Amino acid sequence: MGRAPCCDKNGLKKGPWTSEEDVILVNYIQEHGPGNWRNLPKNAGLQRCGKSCRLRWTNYLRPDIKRGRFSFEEEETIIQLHSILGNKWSAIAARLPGRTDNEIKNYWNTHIRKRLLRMGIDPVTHTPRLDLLDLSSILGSYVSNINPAAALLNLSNLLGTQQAINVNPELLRLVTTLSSFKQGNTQLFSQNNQNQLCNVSQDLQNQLVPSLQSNPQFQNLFQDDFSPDMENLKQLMQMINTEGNLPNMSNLSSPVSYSQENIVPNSILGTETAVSNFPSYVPSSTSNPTVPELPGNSFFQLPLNNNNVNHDFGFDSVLSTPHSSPTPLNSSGTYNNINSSSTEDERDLESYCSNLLKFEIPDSTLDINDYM
DNA sequence: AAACGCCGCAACCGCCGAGGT
DNA sequence: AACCTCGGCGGTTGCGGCGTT
Repeated sequence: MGRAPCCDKNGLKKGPWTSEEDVILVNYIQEHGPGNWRNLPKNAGLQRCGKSCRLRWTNYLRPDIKRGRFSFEEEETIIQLHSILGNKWSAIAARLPGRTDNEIKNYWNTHIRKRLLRMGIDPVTHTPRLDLLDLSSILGSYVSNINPAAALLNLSNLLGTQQAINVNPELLRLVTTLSSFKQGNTQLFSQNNQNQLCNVSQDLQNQLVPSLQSNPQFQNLFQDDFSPDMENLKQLMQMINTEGNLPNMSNLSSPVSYSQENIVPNSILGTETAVSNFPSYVPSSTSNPTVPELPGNSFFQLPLNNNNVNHDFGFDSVLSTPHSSPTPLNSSGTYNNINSSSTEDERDLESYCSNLLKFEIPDSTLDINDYM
């Protein structure tokens, strides 16, 4: 069924509101209260449609709207909530007193999103971006067994990004496990996470090959002489698990022959460059590394009976403890001057993201039901 | 000083679900 | 059940301000 427009567009004013219109609208709402938006403009004497009045009121004229630059705490909250809720701006706004969904949406699109992108983080999935990886280097170093920790980290980043939209808990578990290699703490890895890696599910395996094959850089390798078929992948996971190290590809049951000059560009024989693309998504605590003890198989999955909500949120976003902000609340800035210091903003955000893999669950912010 | 391009944000648009008749 | 209104939501647009050349 078609729906009639909310108002007759003819003769009604559009575009920016004048101060006179604002006064009329505010005065009317102060006297009669908000609501009945359809009749409001007629009763108030405004040449606007009700929807326009409502938007003007809720997004701009409402007295409880907070103005000024978003504080760092607010940014943290937005990022955390977005990692859980996705683009549910109204739900996010409900957690930020004085901020409107429109304002948060704008701020996300114009500031946070861009900064995350610059940092190599996918703002949708909150995971490192696959397209920033030198995928040849990942596989090349993997095949040539150069710096397996780096190769594994890259592989984990690859997987985490590729499958982030429909996150498989086991996949995330694997990624988390693999990420611990970054710290070079293979002992911890093998002790704490063996079982996790043992549990690589069929789902993961079903995802792994398409993940690799879906990338053009890998497609060549698949087509030529590198064939990480399912059986090899299973064995690979088992070897990683039992040896706590990256196995040589030749140990796989279906020996892989490859020509290294075809697979490994000279430029990537050292993989640290690729690894360094992700400064913020590796555990930052090196003296006492915190390898996550992930909860069960649920992996913080939300109840499935909540529709239209992206339940699959990355470990890297919500399981952190936001550190105290070095940036004081800045409410003195004018509304149109919220981008006063991008470098400071980026420091804040990078600092925040550097904590994302600490896996310290905040006491107050992870009651998922509160977000629903 | 003028032209140009970029960016941020207010506002609009189309759609949806809830609720009333 | 069908139709309609209303409020709300997320995506998108376009304008004005600002910086750069």
